[in-house]
Amino acid sequence: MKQESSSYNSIEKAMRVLTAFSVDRPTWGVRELSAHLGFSPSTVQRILQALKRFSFVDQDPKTRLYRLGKVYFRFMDVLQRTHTVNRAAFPHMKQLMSQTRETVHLNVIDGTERVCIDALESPQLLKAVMPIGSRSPLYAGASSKCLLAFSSDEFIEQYLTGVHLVPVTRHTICRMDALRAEIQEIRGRGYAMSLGERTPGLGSLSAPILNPKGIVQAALSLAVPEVRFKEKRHFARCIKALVLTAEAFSEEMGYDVHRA
Amino acid sequence: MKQESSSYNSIEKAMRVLTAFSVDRPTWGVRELSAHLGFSPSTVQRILQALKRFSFVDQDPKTRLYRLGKVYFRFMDVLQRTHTVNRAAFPHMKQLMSQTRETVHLNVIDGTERVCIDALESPQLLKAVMPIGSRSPLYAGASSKCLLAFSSDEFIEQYLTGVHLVPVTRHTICRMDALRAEIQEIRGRGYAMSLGERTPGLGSLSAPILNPKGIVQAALSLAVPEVRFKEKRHFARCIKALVLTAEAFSEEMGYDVHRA
DNA sequence: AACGCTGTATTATAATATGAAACAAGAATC
DNA sequence: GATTCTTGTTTCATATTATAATACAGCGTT
Repeated sequence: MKQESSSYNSIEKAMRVLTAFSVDRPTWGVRELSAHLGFSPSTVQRILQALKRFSFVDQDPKTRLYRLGKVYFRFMDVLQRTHTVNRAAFPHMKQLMSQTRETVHLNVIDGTERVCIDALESPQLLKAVMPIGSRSPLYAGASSKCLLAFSSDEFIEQYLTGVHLVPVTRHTICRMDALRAEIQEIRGRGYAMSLGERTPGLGSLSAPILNPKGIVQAALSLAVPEVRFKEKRHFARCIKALVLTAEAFSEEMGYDVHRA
Repeated sequence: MKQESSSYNSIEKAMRVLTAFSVDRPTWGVRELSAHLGFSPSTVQRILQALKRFSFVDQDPKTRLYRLGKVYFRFMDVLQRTHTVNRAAFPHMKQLMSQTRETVHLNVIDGTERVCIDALESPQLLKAVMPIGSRSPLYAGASSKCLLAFSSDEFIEQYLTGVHLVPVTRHTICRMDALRAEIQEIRGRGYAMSLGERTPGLGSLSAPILNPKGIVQAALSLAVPEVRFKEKRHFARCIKALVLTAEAFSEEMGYDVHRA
């Protein structure tokens, strides 16, 4: 017996309040937020005050408006120091960065999206940037497609039947048969590539980090400006370095490359 | 009429649950956490399930243990892209890093602690590390003392009357008169320094980023290994670069250096 | 000076959170 | 291999707690 999904308990309301703070809308007043979420102003007010007590939100003493607080830095510290993938990733990311001189980033699946959990920026004057926390749907971009392709078959099927392919740029794959074919190709090839599927002019290469069971844990990726992406020799060198690094990393996580 | 402080509403309980996840204790079972917090297992269970629905926590499908979830990456993205200090800080931090070749970090006050909100690591083989999210009490370390010294007089008084000075290392200032004198000295000098007050062998220099009213918004700091900290010429060069960068940064934030 | 807009405090009412106990499933022990 | 601890999870009557209308207080504009 489940409750109607339109009703939330107070904790869920608190979380809906928190997730309302976005890059596009980083500050809220009580009444605006109340209108936005459909909760009464009193409720929103009480929730915000509770959140403030634990510095999940800050309140500007002058404007009385609310914004995200400073606890998240602590959570990030905990995440980065305890998530096994993250801890182990750094030396590999660093090595890959010095070999390719391109921006290296690490991604995981969160729900139906790819999220960047760590990044090292290229030392070059022209470089791609991939902010920690940035997201994309699982069908757009090399990292996304890589994570999807090396997920379990059940996950892929479940995802593909539920997803609605909306183009992000004019190079985004938005035909289902094309996406299925792409997944097969990525699996066979061992890495994914994309050019401008999410950001025009931005090329990307991505290889999976596999756990002992061969299921993807993360995607190690390079973000490369189009000019350099199209240089054949640099492109080949990037792929080679990426694949070798990802394999070494997977082995470190307990995956046996030769048995697969 | 206020409630007894030992009782929490459900949102506060949820936040106490979240903040229980730390670097020392990154995973919890329901009953352990229940015992730790003094809430009943059912309550903790229900809270964790609600938090899980919004990916504030993840649950290991095998061990059934809980850990922090992936929302925090999103919050960090929002924070880093919307906090005005953070946005403006990057080019200055970068410049300071290339001038000194030492680890640069940016800190703010959270409650009675200093928290690191951004860092750029030194390119050298021997370097100090300052993880984003790391904390220290406001009396230990250059960044802490700098933030404290350039706070408002009311804040300083309130802090000093409430604080209990516990030594973090054997170089931590733990006499109240010494701390008061140090604050005055920092104010006169315009920057703070420390050696091994928080971490043995780690020296630090810190200058304030001031808002138009002359109140500290953040502290820009250098973390320097003791060997290099003791090299007079390098030390002098670091101080000069730090102070100039912090002043330029303050000016960019609207502070008038010459009127102060 | 009056209005409209904030965020905040109050309070009776209704919904929801609570914890004891039962359950299910896995690990450790004998 | 059976027993006995654990563990996470579900249930449910009870009482606490969240709720939304309302009132209030402060600010900026008209």
